[in-house]
Amino acid sequence: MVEPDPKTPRERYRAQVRAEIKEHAWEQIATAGVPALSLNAVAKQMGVSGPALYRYFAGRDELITELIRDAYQSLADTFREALAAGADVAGLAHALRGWALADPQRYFLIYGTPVPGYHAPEDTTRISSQIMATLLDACAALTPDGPTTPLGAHLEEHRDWAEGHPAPSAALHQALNFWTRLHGVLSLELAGHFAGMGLDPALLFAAELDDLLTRRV
Amino acid sequence: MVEPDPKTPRERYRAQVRAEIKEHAWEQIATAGVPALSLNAVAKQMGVSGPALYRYFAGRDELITELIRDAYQSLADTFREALAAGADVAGLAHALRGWALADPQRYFLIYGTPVPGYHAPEDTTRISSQIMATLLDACAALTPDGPTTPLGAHLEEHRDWAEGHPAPSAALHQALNFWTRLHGVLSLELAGHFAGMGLDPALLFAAELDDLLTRRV
DNA sequence: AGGTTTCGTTAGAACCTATCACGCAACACC
DNA sequence: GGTGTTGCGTGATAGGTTCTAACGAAACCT
Repeated sequence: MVEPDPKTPRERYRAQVRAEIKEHAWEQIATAGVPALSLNAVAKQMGVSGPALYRYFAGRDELITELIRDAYQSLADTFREALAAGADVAGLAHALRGWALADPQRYFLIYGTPVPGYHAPEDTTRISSQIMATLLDACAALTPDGPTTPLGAHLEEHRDWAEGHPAPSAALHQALNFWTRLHGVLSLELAGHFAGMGLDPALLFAAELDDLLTRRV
Repeated sequence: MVEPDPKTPRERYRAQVRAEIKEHAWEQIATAGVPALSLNAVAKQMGVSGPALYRYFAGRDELITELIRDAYQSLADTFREALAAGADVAGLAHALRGWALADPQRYFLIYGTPVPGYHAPEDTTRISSQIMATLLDACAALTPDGPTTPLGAHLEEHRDWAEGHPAPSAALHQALNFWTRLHGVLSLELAGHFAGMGLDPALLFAAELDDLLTRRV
C-alpha cells in the first residue's frame, strides 16, 4: 500500500499528506459518490484551508485520477494475492465480489459510468492488463485446452490485450466470459437493482458462477 | 413522446418549456455526462436567465429524476414496440443494444453508477417492471416449459418483480440471464473497455446472445 | 376591463474550483 | 550553527454553480 521511498523528509511528509487527502476523499466517495467529492470539504476535514490541497494535487481531476489508479491497483493486488493463495477461478470470483462489496463506489470508479471526455492514463490500462492476466492464469489452469469457438478465433486475432499471455483461445474466451458475466450480475447487485426486486444477489452471483464453471465453453 | 393534454394555454406553454429544458439537458448529458449538467448552462442556451428554470423544476435533482423517468419510459416503449413488431428475444436484445448505443449516457442513467443516497421514485420501478414483463413475454414464448433450475426455485419464491406474469420458472431464470449477461457485455462496451482492448463489441454481444439462445437453461 | 395568477428578472447567500501573492517555517548547505 | 533556498499554508480574488427572495410585467380568467 505505502511506497517505501522516504528519501528526503519533505517527500516523506508530502506522501503522508497526499495519502491523508486520498483517505478523506475515499470516505466522501463511499458515502455520497464521486460527484459529491469536494476538495474544500476534504480541506475542512483536515483542518486546513482550501487552496492548501493544490500543493499536493493539481486539481480535483488529478485527485480522482489518482483514486482510479489506486482502485485498479487494489483490485490487481487482490487478484494477485488470491491467486498466490491458491485460488482458482471460483476463488477469484469470490475475491472480486468481496472486493466490490467492500466499497461499491470503488468498483464503479473502474467499471461504472464513464465520463464522455475522460481518457484514462496509460498506466491504468497497464494495471488493467495485469488484472486480465491474472484471470487468464486461472482460466488457463481450468481449461488447459478446448475447441476454438467462433469468438475464440476473433480473440486469437486480437490478443494484444493478453499481452503475450500463452493461454489458448478457449481460455481467452472463458476469461472474457467470466469478466462480462460476473460484471453483469455484480454491477446490478451493487446498484441495488436486485434488492429492489426482492432477489438475493448472492444467489444470483453463485448461480452465474456455477453456470460458468459447469458449462464452460 | 408528447403529452396530448393541452388543457389551458398556460399548461400548454409550461409543458413545452419543460420539454425544451429537458432537450437541452439531454444534450449536455450526452456530451459531457450527468455531473456536467448545469441548470445555468441550460438557461443560457435558452436565452433566459438562471432562476427562471426553477419555475419548471424544483431543482437540479428533480430535473435529473425526470430524465431518469423518461429514460425508463423510452426503453419500455422501445421494448414494447419491438415485441409488437414481432421481435423475439434476439430482436429484443438487438433493440436494447441499438437503444443503448443511440445515447450511452441515457443507458447509464438507468443501469450505471448509482448515487448512494438516491432512491428512485415509485413510478420508475413500475416502468422497470414493464420492461421486465416484456422480456418475460419473449422468454416465455421462447421457452414454453423447461426444468426448474436451482435458481429457478428461488425466483419462484420471489416472483413479485414479475408482477403476476404467468411465466414458468424456467422463463424467469432465462429472462434474468438475458438481463444480467447482456448488461454485462453492453455496459462494458458503452464504457469503452472493449475498444481499449482492440476487441469488436458487436462480436462479443452477438456471441453472448448466441450462447444465451443456443444453450438455454 | 379588472383582478389574479404566473412568469422572468435582478440581487444575494452559500457553496464550489482554481490562481495568486505573501509570510513563514523547515530543510540543506557551508 | 548561521544562512540561503525551497516548499508550505494563508487570505484575497475571480468565476462557476445551486437555489431563495422580492419585484415588475405579462398573460390569463372572469
